[in-house]
Amino acid sequence: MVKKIPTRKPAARYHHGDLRAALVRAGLELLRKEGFEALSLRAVARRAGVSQTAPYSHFTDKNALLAAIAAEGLRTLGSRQRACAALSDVPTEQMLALARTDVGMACDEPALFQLMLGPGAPEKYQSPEVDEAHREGFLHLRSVVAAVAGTGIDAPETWVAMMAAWSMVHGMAQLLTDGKISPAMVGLQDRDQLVTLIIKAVAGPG
Amino acid sequence: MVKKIPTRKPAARYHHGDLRAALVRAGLELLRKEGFEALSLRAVARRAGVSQTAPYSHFTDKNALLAAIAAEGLRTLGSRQRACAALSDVPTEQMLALARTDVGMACDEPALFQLMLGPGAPEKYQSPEVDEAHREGFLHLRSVVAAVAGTGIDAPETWVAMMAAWSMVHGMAQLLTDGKISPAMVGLQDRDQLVTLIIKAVAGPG
DNA sequence: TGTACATCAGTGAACGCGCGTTCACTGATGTAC
DNA sequence: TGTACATCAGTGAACGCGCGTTCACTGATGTAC
Repeated sequence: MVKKIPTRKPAARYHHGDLRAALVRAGLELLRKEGFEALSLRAVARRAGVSQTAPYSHFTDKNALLAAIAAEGLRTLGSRQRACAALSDVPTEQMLALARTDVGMACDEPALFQLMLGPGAPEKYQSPEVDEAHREGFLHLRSVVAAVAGTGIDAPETWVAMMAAWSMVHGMAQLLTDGKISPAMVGLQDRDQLVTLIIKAVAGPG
Repeated sequence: MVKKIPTRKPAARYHHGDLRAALVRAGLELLRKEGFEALSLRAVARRAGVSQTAPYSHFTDKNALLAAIAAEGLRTLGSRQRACAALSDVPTEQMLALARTDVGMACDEPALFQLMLGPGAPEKYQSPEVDEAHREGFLHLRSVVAAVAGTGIDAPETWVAMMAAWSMVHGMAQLLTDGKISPAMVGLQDRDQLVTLIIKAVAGPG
């Protein structure tokens, strides 16, 4: 009787419907709640409410699952970054917004950041999805940096400035996450204020 | 007969002599040769040529051993940093040397850097040794930054500049290690050249 | 519209592995007499 | 100088654990007739 209704309330079905997406979601939750080291294939399956071998129907192995999770995170980050461009017409403002967004997400989701961009991330957890997401972020940053520096998109100065900006943001994210630097050290309340202050201190004259 | 000679050629003795130091050394080697994830208590003992429970005579648990390894690495880094001050009387030169040293060591020993300063390092692997080494590095960087900026040692500007410098260096180290940025991207051969170029690009005017 | 069947998503038991840690022990060393 | 003994660094077997992965399977689904 109830079974006749085809798409309502799946409840506990044998076939999940979209287990792949559910596993990725479970992985993201696990990172958020338990941290990077808790991200095992079995734990993800458990959290998705599915047997520990079910992921093998959707991913060839553990690394493929982690790559999919990383890719999802990178896509989220990318869309937030793109939203920064819409906030202002002034390149330096866009740059600041970009930095705040990156640092903010790194601080709010340190384990996800570790998976996406942490040490060793590039070799493991590789996939076309991940590569594409990385490439997009890279190009976006480069275009904003070029606009700020007023240099050609492919000029050496742009590359150097991009590396500088990227290093800066990456470093701030890491140090803030680990509590090695904090807004309180200079009497500020807010993370965004500190990011803004640091960037302005560096880019102030230029 | 040979046993009468008390201090020569220990060879395979029951008592090691200085197992604690040997374990720390083995850990550093393991990091260098096998990477961060290979750094288990058992692997360290194996490499030191000793039973897997022998470390418990010198360390209360695995984390204590890792903390000792991290502390040793931090001490090495610290002494290299201090050597930078002797290279030049010009603060900006000292600052550059400091950056090159940090980035250089991070690139040459990425796994050790991950242990010392990587994500989550502060909470785990804690010890008075580690704290002391951290504090020294912190103070040293601050004094160099203050000299460069020409500000008081405890002025807010100095703090902000220090955070900026630290973030920059930390970020460069990470991105270079992971190959996300490289000297080749701007046609350079050498890591030190890139570090110098990036820092000068940022600090050029100031 | 009803039925047979191929497909393949998900199951559950089992594998071997390396790990951190415990335990009772052994044997080299240094010290007290 | 020689001997008895306490100390404690290092041993080796064993524990329980969670892991990634394999395997033969089961059962829901959609399609061909």
